[in-house]
Amino acid sequence: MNKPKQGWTRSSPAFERDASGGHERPGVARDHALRGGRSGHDDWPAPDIRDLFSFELQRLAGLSTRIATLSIRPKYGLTAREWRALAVLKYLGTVPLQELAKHSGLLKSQMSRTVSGLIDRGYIQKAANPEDGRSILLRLSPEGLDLSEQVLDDSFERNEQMLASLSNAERQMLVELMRRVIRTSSTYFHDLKQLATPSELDQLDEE
Amino acid sequence: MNKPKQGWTRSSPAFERDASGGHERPGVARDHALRGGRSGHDDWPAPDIRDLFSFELQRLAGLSTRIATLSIRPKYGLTAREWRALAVLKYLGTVPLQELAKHSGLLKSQMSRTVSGLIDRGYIQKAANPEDGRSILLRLSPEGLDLSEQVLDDSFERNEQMLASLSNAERQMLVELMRRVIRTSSTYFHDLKQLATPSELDQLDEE
DNA sequence: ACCATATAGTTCACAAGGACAACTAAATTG
DNA sequence: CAATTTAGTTGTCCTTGTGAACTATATGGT
Repeated sequence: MNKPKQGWTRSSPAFERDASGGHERPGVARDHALRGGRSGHDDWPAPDIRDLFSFELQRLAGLSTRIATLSIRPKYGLTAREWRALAVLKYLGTVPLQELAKHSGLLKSQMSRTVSGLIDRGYIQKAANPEDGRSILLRLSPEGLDLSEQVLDDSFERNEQMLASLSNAERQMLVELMRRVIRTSSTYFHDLKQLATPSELDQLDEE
Repeated sequence: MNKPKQGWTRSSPAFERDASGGHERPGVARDHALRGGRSGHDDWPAPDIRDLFSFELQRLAGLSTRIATLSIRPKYGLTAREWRALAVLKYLGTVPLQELAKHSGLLKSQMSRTVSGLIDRGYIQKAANPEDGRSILLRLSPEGLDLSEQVLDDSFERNEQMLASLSNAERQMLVELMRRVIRTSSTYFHDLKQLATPSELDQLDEE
């Protein structure tokens, strides 16, 4: 299947490389970025995916994940999720699973598995919640606390590298802007979700 | 396994909810964020994962993915990867697979699969490269072009919602900062990679 | 007290994402 | 022309993401 022989799949003549299939924008400097959202007077060439905030976001997030995996996995034997669970638990202290999940941006089902792996390895301790028999309470073990501190240090170092080209003011600006976008997006997400499935109220709260 | 009965797994007495396992920071306003990287004089409580750029980044990226999936999947029957491939191909015009992969931030193996699905559905056309018998040339079919334009419009709308709380200047600032971080991080990633596996030179170039 | 319903957590199943090695066929190099 | 690269395809494995079923414990209303 899909074996090219001569011409294009689905008719069309043989073709020279990059002779512009008609839809293309060669050397335009794209520094303008993000106008509100394709509003009125376009003297600009049609916006393409590179103008899209979410596209840049995904590329950056992918990079960040690869970097984190590369440094954490071999050194500590933790997946990204696991280390995040540890780090979140570190500041939450002692909480039920559901709350840990929310703060980490995971579904409780994901967190349940993640946590049970960490319990098996002795990084997290688990006890019945005296106030609610359905719930459990989680907290870091001394080993877990230790580990999470080490990994957190490493992570700050990684971030340092990633943000090396920004001034301090710019770093603050960046994170501040991201936090605001998170808040807005979170609301938007819940709205969408509500429309899509009027049932199943939010498991993911993103605070 | 992992059944809590009375006390904590691994000794320790029964425990009241959130009585602070010792490591915790209650109501501190965290607006300071991101100092360089745990530098000198800390009057601040120890930085935790919430101060980490990459943490916020992952939360935001996760949100963005969920939002995109929610809107694109049911409406167009495309996965995130597929639509990204279409959109990137839209501005690249006519290119070999490897190049499409680079610009999309995917491995060629991933792109190969993605593309072949899109060819089967008639959104992408494929032809032999007259200049190189190993390579293939890809471009959008008319249907693909059409589809990519629709999805792109939707995506701008989504972005609009996500960024609603930012001014235009702030949006520009955000994307600009992200681009710079991408560049820096990309370099950093390649360095790390080189150290880890001196072999297998970069498949992923991130431009 | 009793039933219906909601909630916490666990588990299962499946689709998608990511990484990587093996393989084919076509360049390229010496 | 043999040895080595390179483009693309495939197979495999593991992690994520998502939803749904299931158990056991609350909770609210009558």
